[in-house]
Amino acid sequence: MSVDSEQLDRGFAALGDPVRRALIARLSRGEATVNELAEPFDITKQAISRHLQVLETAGLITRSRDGQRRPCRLNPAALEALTSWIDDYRLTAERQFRRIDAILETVKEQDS
Amino acid sequence: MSVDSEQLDRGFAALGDPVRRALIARLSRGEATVNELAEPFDITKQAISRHLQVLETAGLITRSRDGQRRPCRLNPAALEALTSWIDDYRLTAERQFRRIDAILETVKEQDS
DNA sequence: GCTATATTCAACACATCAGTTGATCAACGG
DNA sequence: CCGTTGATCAACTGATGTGTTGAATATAGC
Repeated sequence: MSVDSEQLDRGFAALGDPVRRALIARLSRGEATVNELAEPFDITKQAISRHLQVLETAGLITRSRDGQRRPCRLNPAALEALTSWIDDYRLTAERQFRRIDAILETVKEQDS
Repeated sequence: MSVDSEQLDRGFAALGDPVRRALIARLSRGEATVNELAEPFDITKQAISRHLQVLETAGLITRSRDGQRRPCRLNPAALEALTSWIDDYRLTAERQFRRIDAILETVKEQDS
């Protein structure tokens, strides 16, 4: 299941902020409300609310409604889409390096 | 092998740009110089040069020297550090969800 | 209805980023 | 030497991001 470029933009950019990564770390242990999520941080709840909007736009979290609360939960599938993009190219690179090593090895043998 | 928060900031932020991801895609197939990398893009070589600096600062690529060329090659280990951060939390979340599903299942059985 | 709580919206300040152009530096080739 | 090529540096512009404060919205509970 592939993802378009803008989703990758938003997903990776979302992870490029320590506050948002901390929010993800917290949400990996279970859903939480904005207030609960904001509690450990020194910044305002409005700022946290915006970080959560960024995560939601990136598809990394989903939000439901429970009275006046807006509980957030992590979306593992979106995380998986990001790792699989990275892994594609990492594996290609590793294969490439092994191939080059093999060629160098061959050259060395012929040389001796 | 863990990575500090600033490295994650730089790494993920670096991937949050389509030009830089395209550079990584290209480099996964083998090393290349700035000129070669810039060729397919509509932006100036200076802009590409800066993107490469961003990737280098993030540790995602390394650069050597070959006369006046500065060949770039991908660093798979840095990519792996990013996927492993994501996977940690993705797996935690998936375990958490399975646990909750199991609890709901138990409740449903007791209810019937 | 009235007040408190949870969350978001709006407007602003400040920093960072991505791109440009023009100049500079370093190495290569005749 | 000297012109050319590969790459970077510097200064500037416009856009985007992160934070603030203060107001607004919506729901809960009496």
